[in-house]
Amino acid sequence: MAAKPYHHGDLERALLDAAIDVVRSDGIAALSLRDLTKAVGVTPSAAYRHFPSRDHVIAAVAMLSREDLARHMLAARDAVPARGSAQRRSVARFEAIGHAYVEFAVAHPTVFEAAFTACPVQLERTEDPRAWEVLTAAIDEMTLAGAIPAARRQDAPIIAWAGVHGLANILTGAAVPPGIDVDGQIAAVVKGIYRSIS
Amino acid sequence: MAAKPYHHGDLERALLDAAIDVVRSDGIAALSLRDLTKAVGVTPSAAYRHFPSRDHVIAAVAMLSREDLARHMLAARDAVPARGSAQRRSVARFEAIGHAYVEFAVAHPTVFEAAFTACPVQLERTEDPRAWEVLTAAIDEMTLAGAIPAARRQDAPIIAWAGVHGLANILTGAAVPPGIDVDGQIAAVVKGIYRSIS
DNA sequence: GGATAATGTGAACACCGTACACATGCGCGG
DNA sequence: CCGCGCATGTGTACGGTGTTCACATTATCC
Repeated sequence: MAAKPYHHGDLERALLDAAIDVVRSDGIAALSLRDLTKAVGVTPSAAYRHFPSRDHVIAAVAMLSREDLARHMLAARDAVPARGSAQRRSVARFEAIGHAYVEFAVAHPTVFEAAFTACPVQLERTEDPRAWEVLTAAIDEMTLAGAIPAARRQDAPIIAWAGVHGLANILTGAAVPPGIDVDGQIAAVVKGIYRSIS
Repeated sequence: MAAKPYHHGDLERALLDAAIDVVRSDGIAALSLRDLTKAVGVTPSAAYRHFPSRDHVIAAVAMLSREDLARHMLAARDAVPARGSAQRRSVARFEAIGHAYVEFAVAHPTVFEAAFTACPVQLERTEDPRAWEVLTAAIDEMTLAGAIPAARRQDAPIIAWAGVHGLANILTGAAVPPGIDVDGQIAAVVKGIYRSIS
């Protein structure tokens, strides 16, 4: 069993896994370096061999969360059946992405919060999927398929991004309006987005 | 000068003022009870005579920040000139509200963040203006003036709210897309919102 | 195999939120 | 006018936090 080797093997990965668990169950605010290192079975100071500060591990789990969200969007997009005209299909794929974005936030509010937490530390970007690019790609697809006029193409990304991001924040936040029907709101906003860019 | 009276007079108000200053300059995360009480010239424990916990202070400044935002929206709405048809005027007032929402967030990002911070403590609502109601009132105004069809009235609030709230979050957050022209983005989103509900 | 870099330990510091017993002074009933 | 009660502020303490630094241990490479 090797009992307890002095060196952990892959402490960085283990700390990030533990951090993701904490975020999933208790939110990003509950993330404590001492808890993380204790969960992994290591001394608090050991974390500093892999992360310069707590903010850096927060930034790391934020990036992982964003990638998680982007993967959900891609999966939803690729799950729409390849039926109908290219135009209708491009719209269906776009709307699937929008639904996935908000549904991910509703299903995993703490992860979504962590994904867009404002952290003082900035990490260099990775090669992994990013929500923004998934969205713009879907809009390009619609433009090519003739589902939206070329004149709207420029403003479409920010309009779509703002709509789904705003709804996600509203539905996961404390300032949720008196409306209750979550799925209805999502459908209304996604439809509204398409109407405003088409 | 009365030197230092044992009793402060209005500690609660003084603490909240100090808290708002901290939020304005360093964000809600930097808010510390010890700093607040030190700034006011009082012992840390004194704060607990007025707030059950730090979270309650945060909830209070969050509410104040939301009221601040709502006041900006009202001011912008009431500043639009009373010219043109009632229909055009209702649209102008609506768009002014949208612009004010996002511009407030861009101008005071830390206050905006504080306004919608997810805090575990919930405060009972006050009589003060709330952004949601300002927005729905503007939409009702447009409906009555015939600026938007009655069929769209039901979904209009969530669509508008999601759009401006999302854009505000995007422009103030770390995950800002490569686009730079802030005013252009605001105009595009506000116009897009009106297009999608009209 | 021995130097050297990488990694984990232990103790310490400063700070934080919070609790509790105590000091102080305002305001109201006599 | 007095004095008592209650609201308010003080002092001290506890447990928890991020972070640092000297030191111990192990992996790696010449």
